[in-house]
Amino acid sequence: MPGKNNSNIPEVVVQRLPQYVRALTQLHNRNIEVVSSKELGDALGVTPVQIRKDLSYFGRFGKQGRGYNVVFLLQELRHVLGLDKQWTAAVIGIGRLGSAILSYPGFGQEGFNMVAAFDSAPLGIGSRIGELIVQNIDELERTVKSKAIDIVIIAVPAEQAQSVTDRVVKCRVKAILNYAPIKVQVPSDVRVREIDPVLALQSMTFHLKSLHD
Amino acid sequence: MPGKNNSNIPEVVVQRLPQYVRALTQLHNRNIEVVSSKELGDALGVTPVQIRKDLSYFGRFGKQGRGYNVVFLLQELRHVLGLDKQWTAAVIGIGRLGSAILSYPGFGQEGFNMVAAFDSAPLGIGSRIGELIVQNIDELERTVKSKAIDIVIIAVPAEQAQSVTDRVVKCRVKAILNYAPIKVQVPSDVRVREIDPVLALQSMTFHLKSLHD
DNA sequence: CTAACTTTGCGAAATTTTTAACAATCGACC
DNA sequence: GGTCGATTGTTAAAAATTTCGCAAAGTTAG
Repeated sequence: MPGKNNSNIPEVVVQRLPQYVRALTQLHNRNIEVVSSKELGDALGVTPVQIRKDLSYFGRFGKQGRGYNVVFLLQELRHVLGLDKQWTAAVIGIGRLGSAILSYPGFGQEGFNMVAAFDSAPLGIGSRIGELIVQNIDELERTVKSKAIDIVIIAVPAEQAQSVTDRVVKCRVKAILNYAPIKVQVPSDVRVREIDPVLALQSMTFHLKSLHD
Repeated sequence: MPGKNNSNIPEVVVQRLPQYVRALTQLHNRNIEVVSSKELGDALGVTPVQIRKDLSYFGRFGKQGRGYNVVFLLQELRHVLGLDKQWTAAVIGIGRLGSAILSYPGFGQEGFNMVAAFDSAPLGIGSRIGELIVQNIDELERTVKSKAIDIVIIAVPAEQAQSVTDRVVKCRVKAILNYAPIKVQVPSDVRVREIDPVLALQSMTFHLKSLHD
């Protein structure tokens, strides 16, 4: 059953794979050629079994008594995740947050290329951020098509997030990264990931509370 | 068993509570006084049973045939999560990201007060961001104590994240929000939440891939 | 070449999390 | 005050996820 074609892969597993890729990349940069599930697990704070089980959904990549060839496993996982392709992304909402996102080099380094920026405020439209000109949101539909945008990053205020999302969904975009502090509704074939530091903090205070006085 | 004192609450449940708080706050702002688990679930994209089950870990807050009083439930959940307290936070790493974090008004609005900022580069130290003066990282230990810092937000480059974390942990800080693209190791009594947009994107491309030719 | 040791991959067991089912209770209306 | 529809809270079942246990296979050392 190695190299299973597509789905009924648990979503939790898919969400752990990028971490494995990152850890393997670091090992590769340190010229480490072979790694065991034990070592990889230690680096990531997960159990070795977890890693072996996760990998087994996609194939057999290791050697008994030895471990995994770092370069090979990296290649395989990057392929599984589609990280061997280039992806196009657009940012909507070019305020402080949106500008920071556009300027962050980390996306491009990983193959996520920012190819368009949109805003609704006439003030910002036309201004340049890096190599992009901020476009009027009215041009969204046309540009998604012409630039074949795969992913949309939403950085508008909470009040506008749902309506912007609806427009994005209508353009047949299937992946949204949402920085707005609101849970947007989308059809089930559209993936959304939330970036929400306030929620993250709020789930920690539950534990801090009992600690504190 | 209503009003269970403390732990053996599943962590998944704790992480959903802040979302409920947010949705309830929105309902409150719209002057809605009562909400059913069905309605709340629809707003959040979770099932009504999920909500009722989650709430049942902490007490009995609803009325059969009617639903939940929004203000009351909000109050209770905010208390459960410790959101009725003020919390102090410090940011380490005042580059583009760190500055954006310090300037973001969303934290203060929710009771997370930024009370210190640290950097290691002599260039930035002493400069003012909002009402804070950027301090030398050497003053970390002293300041955590003197300002009773509850939460540390890490916004340094990946290479420095682990060593900064180690220092933070030594100061007995029990909650870390990590923006660095690396999984930091901490003792089990320290909570870490990762903010990692690249990982989020990378777990979506898995699904996009099979879609995309 | 053999023995001792290491580590994978996988089926099965254990645990955790979600979902279903339903009695109990509330509110409204007649 | 009795009936009807709505909705909670909880126990039980189902589903999902993690962990265990171990045979098979590779490595190292003598």
